[in-house]
Amino acid sequence: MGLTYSNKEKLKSKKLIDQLFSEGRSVSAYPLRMVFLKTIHDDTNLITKAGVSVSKKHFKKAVDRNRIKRLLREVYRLNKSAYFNNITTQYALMILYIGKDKPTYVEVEHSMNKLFDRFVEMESKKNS
RNA sequence: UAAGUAAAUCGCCUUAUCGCUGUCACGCCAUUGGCGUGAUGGAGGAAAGUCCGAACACCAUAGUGCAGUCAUAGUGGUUAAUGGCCACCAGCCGUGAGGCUAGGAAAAGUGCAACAGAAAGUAUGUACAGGUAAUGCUGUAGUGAAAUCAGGUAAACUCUAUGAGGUGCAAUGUCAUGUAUACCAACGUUUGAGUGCGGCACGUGCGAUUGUUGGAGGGUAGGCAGCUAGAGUGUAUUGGUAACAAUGCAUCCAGAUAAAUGAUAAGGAUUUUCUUUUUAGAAUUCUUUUCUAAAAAGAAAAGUACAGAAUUCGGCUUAUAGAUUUGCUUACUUA
Repeated sequence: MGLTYSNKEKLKSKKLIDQLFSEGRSVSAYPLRMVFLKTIHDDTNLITKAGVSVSKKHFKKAVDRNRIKRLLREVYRLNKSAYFNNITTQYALMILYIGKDKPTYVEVEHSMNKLFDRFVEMESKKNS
């Protein structure tokens, strides 16, 4: 798993997203919140399929939403290998930005690391 | 030089590393297709609001008249079209350059009108004068923009003229996994309900039900088309006061779909502030010092707006840090 985030790794299926929100569990580290669900992808090499989302309620301008989503994607791309390379189960993820202010790159990176720490902890506990 | 006014243009840049997405070429795996490598494209002047006008698509629709609803409203031109744009006229505002205009009709009717005034539409009081059989019957004074004489107002109803089907690319077309299955065919199964032949039984045919296969329908997930070469862009010439048009040459310039066009680092540009130096002017009794303006150098921090394509065009409206250019006006200075 490299530093890529190509089309395949994006969560695109409407069905899967609906399922994720209705059945998935969540973990949060303000201003981020992640909904996740164990699934089986068609491609066995793939570990995760991930999407990002920003509330239209808090950010009315499309420019702001785009900016935040790009940051989230970028941080996910650069940091995911550290956490998900050791995992064999397949997941569908959706990362939500629930804050109300525009973040910087460093802030997002910091809180996403925190988020993933909690996620890994939660899952290892459950498995053991 | 300052202030103003009109119009036009630009609206951060470069490099490195790591990524996203379209297209093309090659290679590999290979059924559609997938992967890799390389090359090359990848947000705006408003992409925004969705306010007008079109293209395109589907639905509706015999023709005509009347009524209603909505829109438009000087004249001429321009355009695919418009309620846009251009020119001119008129009115109003401004010293001026210029700006603004919802600029058809008040003798079809209805309504409305501050203050003043007796009275503003159901009119008619006072004083004086005139007049009559009698009466506000007549005149003057007084109020007001306007007094039995009418006027103003149609971003009040109204009238006149002209125009107008509806819904929007989540339109629409097409391929179709899976699931359930109206229907048809073949084969098989069964307590075989029911039923034809027959007086009855046997027998035999049809056959509810159920299973398999095939056909056909339906159209969900999803894919493809629509989907970007167009009333295109740049430039030159010609015609026209102009909007705009014609012709020649050159050119291809985003197509995503939980939605690409980014992130990080370094450097630069620009604006603001401060310091120093120089020059000019002013204040002060002189050196000094202080203030103002300009230029150069340095430093520091802060700022670099508004804002993100979603079928495509032509407009309008609104938002916008900062920068540039041109025409003109007014004031001042110098010659």
